[in-house]
Amino acid sequence: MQASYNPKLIEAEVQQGWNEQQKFQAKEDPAREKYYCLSMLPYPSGTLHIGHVRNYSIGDVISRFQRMQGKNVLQPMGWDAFGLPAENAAIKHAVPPAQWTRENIKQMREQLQQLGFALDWSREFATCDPDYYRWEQLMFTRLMKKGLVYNKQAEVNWDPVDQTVLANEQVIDGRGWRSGALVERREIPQWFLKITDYADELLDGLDHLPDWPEAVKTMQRNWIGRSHGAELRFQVADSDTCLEVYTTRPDTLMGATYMAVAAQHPLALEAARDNPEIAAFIEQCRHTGTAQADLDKAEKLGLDTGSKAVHPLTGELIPIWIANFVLMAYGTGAVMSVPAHDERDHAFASKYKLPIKPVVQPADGSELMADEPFIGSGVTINSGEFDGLSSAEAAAAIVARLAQQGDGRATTQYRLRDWGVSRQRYWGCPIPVIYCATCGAVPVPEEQLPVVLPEDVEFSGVVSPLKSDPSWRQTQCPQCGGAAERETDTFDTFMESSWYYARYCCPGAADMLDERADYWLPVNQYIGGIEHAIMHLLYFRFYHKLLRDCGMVHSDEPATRLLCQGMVVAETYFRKHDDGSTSWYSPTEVDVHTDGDGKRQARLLEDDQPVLIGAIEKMSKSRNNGVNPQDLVERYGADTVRLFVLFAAPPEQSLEWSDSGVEGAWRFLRRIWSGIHQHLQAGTPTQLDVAALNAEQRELRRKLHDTIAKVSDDMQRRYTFNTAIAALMELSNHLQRFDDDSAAGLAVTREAWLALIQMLHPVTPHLCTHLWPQLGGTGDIEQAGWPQVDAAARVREAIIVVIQINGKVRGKLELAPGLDQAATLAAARADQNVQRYLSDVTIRKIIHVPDKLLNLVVG
RNA sequence: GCCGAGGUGGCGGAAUUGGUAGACGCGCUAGCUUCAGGUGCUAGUGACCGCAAGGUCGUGGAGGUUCAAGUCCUCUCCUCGGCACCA
Repeated sequence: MQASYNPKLIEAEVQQGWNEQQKFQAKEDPAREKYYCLSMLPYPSGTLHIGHVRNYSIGDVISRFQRMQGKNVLQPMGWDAFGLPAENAAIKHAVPPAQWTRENIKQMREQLQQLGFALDWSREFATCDPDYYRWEQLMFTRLMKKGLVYNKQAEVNWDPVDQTVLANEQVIDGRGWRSGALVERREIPQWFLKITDYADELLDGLDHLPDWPEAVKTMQRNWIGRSHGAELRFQVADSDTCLEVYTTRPDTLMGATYMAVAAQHPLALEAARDNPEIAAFIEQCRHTGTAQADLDKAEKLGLDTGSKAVHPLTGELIPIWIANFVLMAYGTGAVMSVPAHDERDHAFASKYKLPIKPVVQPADGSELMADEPFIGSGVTINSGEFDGLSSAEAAAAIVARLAQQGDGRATTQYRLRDWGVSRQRYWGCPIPVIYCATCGAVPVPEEQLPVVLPEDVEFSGVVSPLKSDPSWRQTQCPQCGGAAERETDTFDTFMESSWYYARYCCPGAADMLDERADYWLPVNQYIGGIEHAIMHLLYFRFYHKLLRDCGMVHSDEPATRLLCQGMVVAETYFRKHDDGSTSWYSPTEVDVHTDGDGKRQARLLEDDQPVLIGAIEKMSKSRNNGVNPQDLVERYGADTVRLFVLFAAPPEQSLEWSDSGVEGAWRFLRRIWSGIHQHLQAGTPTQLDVAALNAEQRELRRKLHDTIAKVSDDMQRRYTFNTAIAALMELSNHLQRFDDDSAAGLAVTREAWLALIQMLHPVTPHLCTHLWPQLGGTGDIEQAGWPQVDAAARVREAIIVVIQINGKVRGKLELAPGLDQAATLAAARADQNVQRYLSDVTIRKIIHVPDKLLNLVVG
C-alpha cells in the first residue's frame, strides 16, 4: 500500500474495474428484492454544476447503501433534452438546437462518469430521441380517442414586434426581452389534457404517500384547491342573459353588493361597443403578462359597465363592474362581490365607493371592525328570513332556496386547471395531429408515428422551422386522403419528464412499456429539487395514472418515497466601478481571510487588492459565483467532492459552497488513508476475543457499535448524510487516538477500520473499494454487506445524569445506569455544588427522567 | 398578492420523542514538527464576570404555556422556493 493518498490513480483504477464487470447494469430478477432509485433527469445545459453533483451524490449514496443491503438496485440516467435554452443558444451561436444539445450531453455524460456514480448507462436515452418521443405521441393519440384531450382558445404572451409567443420568463416588466415591445395577451387555439378529471384522485392520493415530504403534499393540495361551494345565477337586468358565478360562501349572498367580470367577458365586450372609455380599459387590461404573480401584484382596477344584475333573493339591482383581477380562463369569468366578507372585494369597494353590507358576525358576539372585512364563519345578520343561522346552515338554506328557483346549485370546484400542452416552439416533440378542412383535427395514425422533428435546420429564433417549412407541414388527411396540414406546435417539455421514469425500465421495448415496468415500478426513491414540488411532480403523478388506465402500469403512484434537495448557493464577490458598473469575481479568483476580530476580508488573487463580499445567492452565471465540479474532481478527486456535498448540509437544506470545507473533506480522507497505512504497518491482529478486552479496548468497541447504529439509522431512515459522516469522523478521530499495538488492540482496531470503510463506501466508493482488500476484507466490499451492531458491545458501565435546580444545570454525575429516583437524589445530595443550592430551602417537586436528568424544584 | 420552507458561535451545521445548546467540519489562537510550506501533529476556541471553584446571559424579534422551550402556542421581521410557457 502506498504511504499517501492519490485519488487520481485509484479512482481511474476502481472505475475501470466497475466498467469491466458492468457492475451497475441492472437485470430483472424476480427472486431478488428490487430497489429503483431515481434522480430527476438533468437538462443538458452545457456543463455539470454543483446542484447536479449534489442531486446525484444523494441518489448514489442511497443506491449504494441499498446494494449493500442486498437489493437489486436500478439507478438510471438520461437527458431532458427538449427546451427553450437550446433555442436561445441556437440564436446566440448559430448552431442547430439538436447539435448544441447532443454536444452538451456528451460533455455532461463524461463528467458524470468521472464522479463514479453507480449508474446503469445501458438504459440511457435523451428525450429528443425519436425512439423516445414516438411513444409520447402514441399516448397522446390514444388519449385523444379516450376523450382526455381537447382543443380550446387560451391566452399567450404575444410580442407584437417579433411576432412571436413569449415564455413568462421572457417577459420582463411587461415587455419582450429582445424587442422591448409591450407584450399583449392573445388568444390562440391550444391542446389540453384533462388533468381535472383526475383532480380528486390526485388530491386524495396524497394521503397514501406517507414518505413524501409534508410540504410537497400541502403545496399540491393547495394547488389542486378543491372547494365546496355553489354555482349561482344572476339575471342581467333588461336582458335575457345571465351571469354565472361560483362562490365558496353562499352564506354571504345577501351581502353581495356588486358583480365583477373579466375584461374579456362577453358582457364587458358588449359594453365596450358603444363606450370608448370601457374599450380603452379592456385594451389596457390586455397588456398585463399572463403570469399569476403579475396579475396579483398589479393595481386592482375596475370600471362600471352601467349594466345591473338582479340579486336572486332580494330582486335588488346591483352594478356590474369590469375588474382586471377577474380571470376569464378561471371559473366562469365572473364573481359576486361581498366586500364585507372578502379582503379583495373590500379593498375594491373602498376604492370605488361601492356599498358594503355586513351579513355575518362572529359567533362569539364580538363586534365587527368598521374598516375591515370579517372573513370567518359566524352567524347571519341583515339577511331577512335567513337571519340567526350559522354560516353552514345559511349556506345550505340559501343554496336550497336558489335551487328551488332554478338559480343555483351546490358544486365542487377546483383551483387546478387543465394542462395546456401546446407550445409555439420548434425544439420540442411535434404534436401528432393533422388538420383537415373536412375531417377536422385528426390524430396521426399509429403506423405513421413518429412524427419526426427535422433536426438539420436553420433556426432564426422568430419563426419555428416547422411553421416556415411547407414540405414538412403539408400532408394528407389520414381519414379522407385530402390535402391537410400538420400541427406545428410542439409539446410542453413537462410531457417528456412525466414518463421517462417508466421508460428506463424497458429499454428497447417494442411498445411504450412492457412487462419489465411491472418489476421495477413504482420508484422506491425519487430525488430532485424542491422547485419541482408542484408542477413536475403533479404531472408525473397524473401521467402515471394515465399509463395505469391504459393498462401499462399496475400501481396508483409513480414513486413511494420522495426527497427534495435544497439549492446550492455561494457567496458573491464584487467591485463597483466609477462608471456605475459592477464586476463579479468567481470564488476561485478570490482569497477570503478572517482577521483577529472575526471580520472577513476578501482579496482578488490577481492584484492582491480588496474586493467586497456580497450576498449568498444561488449559483449563477450573472453573479459569477458558480464552481465547476470538474476542476474540483481534477484537484481532489471525485470522493472528496462527493464527501463535501453530502457533509456540508442535510439534503433538504440549501448548501453553501465553501472552498475550505472541501479542504476539510480532503484532509479527512487523507487521515483515513494514513491511519489505515499505519495500522497495517503496526502488525498482524489476532482473532478478536471480546471476552478478553481491557477497558480502553471495550471503550473503542462501544464507540464503534454506537457509530454503526447511528450511521445505519441516518442512512436508511433519516437521510441525514451529514450527521452520518460526522459520526464516522468521530470514530476516525477515536481510532487515530487509540494507540495500542497489542494483538488484542490491533484486533479491535481492525474490526473498526473494516466497519468504517464499509459505512463510508456509499459516500466515497473509490477509496473504500481500494482499501477493503488492503485491510483483509474478503471478496467485494459491496457483497460483504453492511456491518452489524453488537448490542453487547454498547452496554455502558456508567452514564452521565444532569442535576438541575429550578431548571438550571448544577451538576453532572457519572452514575450506574438504571438508578431509581431515590438513589439518583441521594447521589445528587452528595455532590458539593448541588449542596450549595439545597441548604435553607425545601424541595417542592422532583422530576426524574431515568438515566438522563433530575430536576429539583426548590423554594 | 397567494401557497410552502427557513432564521442557532466568526462560518457551514448538530441537538432524532419538550429534558446537558453548539456534535462534526471550517476559521482563528498558541505550541511542536519540517530545508521549506497554501504540509502534518497537539491544545484552546459562544459572549460576559471570576485567580479558581463557579456564575450570568445566549438559538431573528415580542409575548405566552411548562418543573423544563432551539423544539409547543400567538403575533411580528427578514431570506429563499413555487405561482400554470425556465427546467
